[in-house]
Amino acid sequence: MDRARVDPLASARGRPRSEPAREAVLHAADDLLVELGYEALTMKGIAERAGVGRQTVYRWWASKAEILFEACALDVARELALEPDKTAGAALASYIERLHVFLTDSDAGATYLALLGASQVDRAVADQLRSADPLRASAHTLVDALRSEARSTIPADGLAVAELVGAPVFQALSASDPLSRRFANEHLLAVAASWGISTNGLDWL
Amino acid sequence: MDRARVDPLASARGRPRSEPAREAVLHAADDLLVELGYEALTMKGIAERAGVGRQTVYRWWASKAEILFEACALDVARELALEPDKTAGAALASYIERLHVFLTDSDAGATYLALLGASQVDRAVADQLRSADPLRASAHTLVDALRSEARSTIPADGLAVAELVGAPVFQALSASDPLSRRFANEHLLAVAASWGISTNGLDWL
Amino acid sequence: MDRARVDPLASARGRPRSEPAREAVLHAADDLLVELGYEALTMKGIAERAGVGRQTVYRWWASKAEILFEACALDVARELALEPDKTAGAALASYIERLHVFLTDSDAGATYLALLGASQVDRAVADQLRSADPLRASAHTLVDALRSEARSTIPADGLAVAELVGAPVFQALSASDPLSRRFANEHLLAVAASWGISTNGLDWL
Amino acid sequence: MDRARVDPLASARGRPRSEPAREAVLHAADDLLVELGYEALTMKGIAERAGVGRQTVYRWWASKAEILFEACALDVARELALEPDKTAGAALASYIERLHVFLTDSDAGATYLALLGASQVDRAVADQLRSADPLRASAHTLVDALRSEARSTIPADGLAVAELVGAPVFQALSASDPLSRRFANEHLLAVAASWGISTNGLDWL
DNA sequence: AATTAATCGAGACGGTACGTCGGGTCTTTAC
DNA sequence: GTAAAGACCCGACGTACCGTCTCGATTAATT
Repeated sequence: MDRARVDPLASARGRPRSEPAREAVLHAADDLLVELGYEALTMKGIAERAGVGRQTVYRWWASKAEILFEACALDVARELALEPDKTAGAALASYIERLHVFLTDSDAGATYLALLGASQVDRAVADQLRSADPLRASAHTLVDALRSEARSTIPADGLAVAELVGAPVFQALSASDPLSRRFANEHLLAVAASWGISTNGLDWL
Repeated sequence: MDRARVDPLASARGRPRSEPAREAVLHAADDLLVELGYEALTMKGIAERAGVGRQTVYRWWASKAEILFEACALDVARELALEPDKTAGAALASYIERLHVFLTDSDAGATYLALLGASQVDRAVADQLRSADPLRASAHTLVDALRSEARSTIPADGLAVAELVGAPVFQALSASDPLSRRFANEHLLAVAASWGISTNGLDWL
Repeated sequence: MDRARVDPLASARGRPRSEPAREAVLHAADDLLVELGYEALTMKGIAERAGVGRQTVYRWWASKAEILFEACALDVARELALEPDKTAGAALASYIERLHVFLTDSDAGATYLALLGASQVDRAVADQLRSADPLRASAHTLVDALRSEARSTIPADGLAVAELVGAPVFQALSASDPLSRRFANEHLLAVAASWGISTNGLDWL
Repeated sequence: MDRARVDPLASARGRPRSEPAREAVLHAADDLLVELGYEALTMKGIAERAGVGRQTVYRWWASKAEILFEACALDVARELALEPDKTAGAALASYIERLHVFLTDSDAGATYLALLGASQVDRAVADQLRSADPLRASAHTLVDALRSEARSTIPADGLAVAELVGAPVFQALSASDPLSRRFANEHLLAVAASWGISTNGLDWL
């Protein structure tokens, strides 16, 4: 049997990619986003903060958006992952609760909102986000799970996801006062009612 | 009776502001946004396209966002203005219909989405948009009008506005396929049901 | 006889030129030259310092050089004027003494040097200065007077003027240390010797 | 013997300076000075003519004067270098002859006069020129050589240099008609006579 | 062990937009 | 018709970042 070249990635010649450099870039991007905001974030600044050559950054990422995407995607998925073994009502309540925290307090959430903003302004970011939007993915997973429950009247996927996250996200994007706990709570009731899901016995209300 | 000098501001000294220059800038900004997108839009490019000195642009607007805001605010308000003398259901249906057109086909809508995006990325834009968001204003006006109808169960202002426009806007911002007519239609039904508003006899359904 | 319009300049129509404005401009130019130097001197700055409209400045002077020229020409002529009733040696000594003061301590001298410099860099200044150079004029006057003395062997006009003022002016223009009294003194002796003029009995030596 | 690492500065890191870019800038500056004159010469124009980024120009030179200085300093020194193996009279005659050519026909001379002018108008240029004036240096070298000859009565350095070059330079700076051959000739005779140097047997007279 | 090849840091390269400043002109009202 | 005021168009200023391109120096895997 031919055992050579089993893994095309396994045996690259030359110096291997530096993992410390990769992490330094991701952390530098995160830190600078918080400190300066997306607009003032620059490839040059990231490289300098990371103590890394500029070419090293360009070698692995095409834009600051790609760096941020890689830096936050895993966190987004984790913070909004489906929690198993819950009733429909409890799962929905938990998701909206965590979505609220994500949008108001999480670094990953702030980064996501920045990328969503940048995607309106830069086509490359838009393409990237549309092809793998971690927030839409999490909502989609939840909606699919809920739909398997009996008696629920959940609309078609696109609308369901938009109703679930559209209101809080729009509020986070453009409201003059930040998202309130009361907002999240009432949103939960409205969605649950609209989708025919019972919220009886939930303590967070 | 000597009533001269009634208005001390009336006779400003020096050459008055050039209205043609102002309009040329607004139109140039609009055109270039469509042609190039927000990212590639520059103050320099606007000035050149408008046939205007750069200083003249900076004299009256601090950023490209301010220009776009002035260029689209009136159009937004007009396209989403409250239509008088309608039933609650008809007013709601008309608004969502026009919101759909606004988000998919209108220049003003494209500009608004770009500004909403830029506001996530640039604090100055955020401040400006939060202090006078024309889309929120239009939705607020509609919700107030609907609330005066009997029997409606509309939630508090913030949430009502977010539910009304949040889903379509989120869809426009991030969906991989553009807003569909079906989406708008189902969104109307969901909102109307949730708010206890009858849509009987509406022909657009 | 018709005595009207005898003087074509007498009765210009409209508002007459403002003498206060003219003087304010000349003084502002002088002051700013001292404060900022020639390079940083601007028409705009002169107008603002003088409390005068910019158009008023441009109406009467074509450039900052013209303003400075008008501001200093009279002073130059006065400071270097021929002093009557002196022997050749005394006249020459007095001239070189005053030239030395002019180049090192006089405002008019500083302005003249600035204009001489600007004339190398700006053709308009060069034309103006060549057509009415107050320093050359003063030297010319002195040389003419000396030439009428007996026994002097003064070279042709051009060279005589250049020998008389060229060395001190070059020193003022480019020496690393400023003009010294000793320099002036030795220059006097050299010129007097070369021109066959006696400096016996002069107390300034 | 291990003599490795003799020069710790030898291996500078990063991309080395581009010699072609340096030369392109110097030539562009020279060409544009002749074409446009000093006033109209701009850093931007030099960069564009040289086909070089503006930052590259600013990285190595602080002003157009610095560029011109570097561009002409070598030429000035070469054109006015001391010629060996001559009698005092021949050396002096040769120098004044070449000074005359320098001031009337040489590109380097035109550049020097422009810099001398700019130095009256811009302190930075003045500092630079005073710290390394190539014309003064050449005159100084000549005077030192002449002084070693017997029987010459040359005044102190400062005055000698100023007498030697002051008159022609002043003439070049401010005369309405350009320097004439006759002027140079008479200037030579006057200086030689004043300094006790014989010009017998020189054919250029 | 020597060679090869891709990485690393550093930093200069040609570009382009930034926001400001001064140039010189034009258009107001006031005198 | 001049004056002050100030907006107009223009273009250079010096800076910042873009993305690319050398450099010398590392760091493996392959000879």
